[in-house]
Amino acid sequence: MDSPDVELPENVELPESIALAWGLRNRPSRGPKRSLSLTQLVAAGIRVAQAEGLPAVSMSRVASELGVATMSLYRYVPTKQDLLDLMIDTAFGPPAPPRAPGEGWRPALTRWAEANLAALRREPWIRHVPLSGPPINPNQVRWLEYGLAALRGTGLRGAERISTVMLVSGYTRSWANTTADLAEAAARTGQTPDEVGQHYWQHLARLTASGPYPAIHELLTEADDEEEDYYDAEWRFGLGRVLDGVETLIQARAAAQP
Amino acid sequence: MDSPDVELPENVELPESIALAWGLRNRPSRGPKRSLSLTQLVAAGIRVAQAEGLPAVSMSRVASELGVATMSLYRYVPTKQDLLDLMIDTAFGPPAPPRAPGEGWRPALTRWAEANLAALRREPWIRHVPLSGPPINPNQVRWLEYGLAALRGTGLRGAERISTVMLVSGYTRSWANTTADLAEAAARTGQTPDEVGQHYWQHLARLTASGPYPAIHELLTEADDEEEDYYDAEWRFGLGRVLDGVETLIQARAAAQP
DNA sequence: GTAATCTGCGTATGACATACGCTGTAATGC
DNA sequence: GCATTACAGCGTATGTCATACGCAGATTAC
Repeated sequence: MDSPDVELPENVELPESIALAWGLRNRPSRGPKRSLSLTQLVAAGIRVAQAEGLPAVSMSRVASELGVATMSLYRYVPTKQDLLDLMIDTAFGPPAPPRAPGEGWRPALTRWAEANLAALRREPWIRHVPLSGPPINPNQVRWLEYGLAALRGTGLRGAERISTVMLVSGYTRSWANTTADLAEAAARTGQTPDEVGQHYWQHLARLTASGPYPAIHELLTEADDEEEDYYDAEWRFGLGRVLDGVETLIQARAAAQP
Repeated sequence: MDSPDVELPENVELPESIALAWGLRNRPSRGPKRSLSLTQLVAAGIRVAQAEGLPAVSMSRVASELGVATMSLYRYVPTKQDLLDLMIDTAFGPPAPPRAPGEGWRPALTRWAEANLAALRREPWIRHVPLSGPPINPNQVRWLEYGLAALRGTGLRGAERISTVMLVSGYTRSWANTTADLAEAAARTGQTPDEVGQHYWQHLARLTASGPYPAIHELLTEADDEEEDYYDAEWRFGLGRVLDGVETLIQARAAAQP
């Protein structure tokens, strides 16, 4: 195994939030036994988020879900943001199966992206949580591992591989957010997502009617083909652009060394 | 001009937030004269955000900046979110000059993305504001126009053009957010951004030391070339992947019709 | 057995967005 | 010109929220 060759700081001090997420925080050895576990807190937070959306996830609401007093939660997590981070990591769950032997990098990375999208769609509240930084919690790291594994042997350098994974991940998140916002606006106004989209175009048409917006006007006059799977097509378009761009580089690398 | 051919609903009811942003809300004709303008409110909000970050932008803080009472602000904007939306649109400013005659789509879109990135870097507080939906406010629409204009004549369909613009925009925003978070973490902990990044890798190495993470281990063992412009290279890598992917499609389109 | 540490929780604090209503100002209609 | 209408500014108030603090009791270590 390579890791002994890594300049591995066994004594690296982990920030409390990370130690908490990985179960590395010191367990208390004195005092009364805890009535709850961190897992229960996280599960309760997720239940509230799923049922009532992220704005409902207050410390008091989660405590109520568990039948304890609000301030008890602070015995388990230092801040609410820590709880949210744990909720996200748990809600994401473990990643889809990694790239199989004989499976190309592109199908593997596509599967990875689609599983990522599925998780985000399953838990639309995730998009409202402020991001805490690069992937570091247990499931995040597992997802990162499998994303990187899809790119092994492609000739991409390490920095390029992680940039690629972050690029795909960023696109997936962006797309999931946009469609979730659309669905939420529809639910809030009693419309369908298509109707919400149509209203956007109508507003845009009205606002740009009298100004110098030739490219937008051209866009608005083009046939709006109402294909059934417009959203699926758009998802595939964007992912395809990203993966085509990666493929271009991989092929250029392969051609540069015969 | 094409717009008369658009099924243009002149009587489309604009939501109040949009009407406000475009100066289309009815002006009051009775009552005392206003002591402030909406522009002044927005400018005050931006000043506070720039000086103290987004968490400081409360209605009372902005009112204090203007020397008025908190509740006065609600005579000008219905909600705080409306003020934040206006602040973003104003802070973004007008877009960079559009694609010039003879300028290719790729250099034009690259310039567009880089101007977009510059705006986001100039105003790092923007990333913390919850997004309100697709581009609809005045400057947003101008940016959209110029992004679309860069892609005219490429053979991409309308839906593909706007998807491309959103793809580039999403990547730019994602990248700007990541680097801004890094810079902020550095400032908060008295480190350099490189030091913050190193700590992340150290944490990752520690946490994955004893688990099945071969792809991450491989990544950690690769030469970490400390090139001066690592961040610039990473930005260019990601944008290049996206634009290569777009270029692949444009060339395939051109080849499909001789 | 004593000291130390922890759990659960009640009380409290400061901050925040915004509802409500009062007084005074300015425009409109008759 | 006056009454009515609508608005501006702002003081007061409300409910919600994250979290600090401290108390009493439970549990462990020495």
